[in-house]
Amino acid sequence: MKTPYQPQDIESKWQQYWEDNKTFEVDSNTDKPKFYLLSMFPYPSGVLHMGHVINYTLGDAIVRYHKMLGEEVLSPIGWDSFGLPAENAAIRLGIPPEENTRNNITRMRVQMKRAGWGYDWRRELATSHPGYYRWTQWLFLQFFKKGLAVKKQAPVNWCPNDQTVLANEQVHDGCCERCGTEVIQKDLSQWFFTMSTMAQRLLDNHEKLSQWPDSVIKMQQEWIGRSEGARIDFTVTETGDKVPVFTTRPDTVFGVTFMSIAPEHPLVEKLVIGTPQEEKVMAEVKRMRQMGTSVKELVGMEKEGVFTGFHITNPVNGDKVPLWVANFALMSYGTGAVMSVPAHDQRDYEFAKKYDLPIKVVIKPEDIDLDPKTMTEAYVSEGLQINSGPFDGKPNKAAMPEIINWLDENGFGAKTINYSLRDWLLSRQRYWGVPIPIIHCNDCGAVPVPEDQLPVTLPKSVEFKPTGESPLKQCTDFINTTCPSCGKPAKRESDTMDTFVDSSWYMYRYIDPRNEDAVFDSDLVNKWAPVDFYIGGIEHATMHLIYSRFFACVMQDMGLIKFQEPAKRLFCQGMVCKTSHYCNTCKWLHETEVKDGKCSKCGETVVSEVSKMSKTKLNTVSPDEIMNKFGADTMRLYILSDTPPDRERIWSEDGVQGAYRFLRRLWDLVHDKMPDLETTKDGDSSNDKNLLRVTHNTIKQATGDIDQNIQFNTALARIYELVNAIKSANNCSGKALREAIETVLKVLSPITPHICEELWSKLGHTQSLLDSSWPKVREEALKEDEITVVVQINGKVRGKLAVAPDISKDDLLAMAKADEKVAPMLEGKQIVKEIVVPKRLVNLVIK
RNA sequence: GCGAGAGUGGCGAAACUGGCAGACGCGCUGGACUUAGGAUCCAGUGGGGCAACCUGUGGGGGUUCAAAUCCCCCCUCUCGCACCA
Repeated sequence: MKTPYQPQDIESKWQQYWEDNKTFEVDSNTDKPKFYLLSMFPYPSGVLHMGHVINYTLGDAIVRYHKMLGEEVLSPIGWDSFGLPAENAAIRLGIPPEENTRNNITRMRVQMKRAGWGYDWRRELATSHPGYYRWTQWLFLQFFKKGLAVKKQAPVNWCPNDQTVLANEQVHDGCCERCGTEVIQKDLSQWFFTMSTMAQRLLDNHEKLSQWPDSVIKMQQEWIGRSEGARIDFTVTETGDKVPVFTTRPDTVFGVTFMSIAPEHPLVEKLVIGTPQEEKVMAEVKRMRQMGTSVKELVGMEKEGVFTGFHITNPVNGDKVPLWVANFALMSYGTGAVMSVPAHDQRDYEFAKKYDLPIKVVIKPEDIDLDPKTMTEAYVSEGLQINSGPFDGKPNKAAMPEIINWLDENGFGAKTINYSLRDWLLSRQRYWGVPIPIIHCNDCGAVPVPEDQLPVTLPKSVEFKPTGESPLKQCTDFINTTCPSCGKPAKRESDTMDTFVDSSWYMYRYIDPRNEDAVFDSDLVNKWAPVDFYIGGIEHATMHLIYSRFFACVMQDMGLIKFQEPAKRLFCQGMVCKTSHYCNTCKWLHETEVKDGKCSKCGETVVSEVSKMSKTKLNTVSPDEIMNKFGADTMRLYILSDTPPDRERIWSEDGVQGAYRFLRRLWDLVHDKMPDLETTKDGDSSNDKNLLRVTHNTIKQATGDIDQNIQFNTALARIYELVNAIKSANNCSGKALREAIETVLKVLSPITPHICEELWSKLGHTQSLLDSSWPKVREEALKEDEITVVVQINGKVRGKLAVAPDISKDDLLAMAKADEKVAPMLEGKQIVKEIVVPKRLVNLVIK
């Protein structure tokens, strides 16, 4: 009996069915081929947004497709639940982070189930759960034992608002990526993972990542920033202090006319203190260090510096050149000191011009001479060495390796490869994170907490006030302890870990989530990992996706895992955007507050633009609202239709409507056709053939689009074609009609599982669609009796021929020439060339 | 500045290895039906033209029988990085 399409009823019914039948629960010990799909886990903010919807719907569709291929599919979900928002909520609202997080997870779990995303919920994990962070601490201790976790004094990025240190990756445009406050520099003793030692390996391993997007690989390469060159050891003329520099242009070493060092360089204070120029230099240094590092400031920033009063001896020629503190020298790159060659480096050139420093040419173009007095910019192209001692007359490019060898032989320096990748600063002066399992003892130093005492549990009663120190520092019960080594009173480390540590290994814990004896069972992890298909946002390209690669390398070295890349295939989904409206007086407006391009509150003209959905821009759409109105299937269908999932998508209310109407039409269509399926009489054979050809073409195209291209928009286009074909199919056999309809339900089911399951069961099936198999293409069904071949004259289409697919070239040509539209155009002309592309076209070139 | 990607109807977009540009959908136009619905069905829909036909994939050149697709130059937009020595 036909009932109207009631998505909510159907959806809760099938969600219950999947739960009751443990459909998404995975047997780790299965013999079936395995497939591990992972969508990046969410931060439990308390409410799903459309970014989650695209991420998890895409993942779920691929999971369901692979289940239908007969694979054992692991699809877990969890919570990246440590982090600042929960702590900020505690400060603002007084809700303890743990409670807040728990409530948020509960709410979001309900939403996720409602969306029909199939997960093995038995494997759910939260990084803030002691059962999880115990092993984060354990891993930290392994890193510590291997010397990969070290504490060192370093200038760090400090957010004055969040009162915490930020990793370089968390600073955007000189501002905190979370709150937007301008970041300042501060010297602190901090824990680091020595990730920079892994730079080359991370770079080399990119070749294993052929199924990652090129853009991500490129970004990582740039981030790791390998450059080849030389270290050259200069000395302070007056004191003999060594000043090593890194340069990619050792061929210009004879042209050094001054040296620039970063304001933070330790040598500055060491040299200048107690000299007459101390006051002036230190004042300048202080000013330079306070200057922002934001893009805007840097671009327009004038090169500035101050002379230290000291000189530097160039080892290669004994030249004595002035030592300057310069704002363009970066402490964080190379050695913090730059050999400055104004003739051949534009920055050095500008600096030299400004402070009237000498310019010495050591590379000249072949045909002309360069005069420092008339040069208007640095000469950075290739040329011949001059004023370069033993290398005069040689082309600079060829001389480069010789110069490096010569530096090495004479003890002046050595070949060096420099990386921009820095060590990973993981200390955070905040409460809501994993406590670093270290005890500081006056006698024994930094002592690791013994493994049998893990986890070091976060205390619950703490005072949440941003003081610049971890709230844990105020918590004496937590802080005061005894040294595990000597037994004397000692203090616990009060900093917690960057949450990126938590997310660097979660993909393995899902495989063995409740193991209390080990971080995980290595055999199981080696069986299921690496992740076959990893889905997440491009914003993680240089953070999470480098950190977790680093972890995998270390864990492989430790023997925990046998591979060194966490994911075989990576897919980055696009952002969900929507038009936002801005009024100069009333600021951001809801769509409903805009009438005819004017603000309905003040009447002013509104500026509208498409931008990423965000709370501040008031252009978000709530998944709950969509599910209430139309159901989860409509939301899922809409989010995967129209736009390829890796591209930015612009939200359209009409598009959602369209998706809903399609499902309703499908519902009606299947019900209407049901009586016809029972007829045993033969239909018209050519009608059957046509319907089945469309059916199998849909299977062929849609399978490729889902499996390889991850293009649900085009897969859906083929499904729509098939639905249209079913709609207009008359006088077909019940068998053919059934095959066509069941194909629609199968191929559509990964996208809109609930309605498909319901219709599938109404067609008499007692098992879930997920227990049926993905349809296979019957090649003979694709064969066409007649195809259209285009006839062109001089490349323009002039006629069309309906022919048998296996027609001979000669016959085809003859038919083309005889075509009623073509023939008259050939009269009196000479055919110069005849091109026949079988099954496609005939092109006649005439004069 | 460096690196990457993109530019196709009113809109989201298709187009295999160079072979009928605009699949599929939204919107729109006209019609049908009606239990008047956020419905359904039929027809049309790149632009110009009554038409035959002409024209059309950011702009300009080129290769080719044939170019959205390949090559060169230019423009615009998006993203990432950025005083990297």
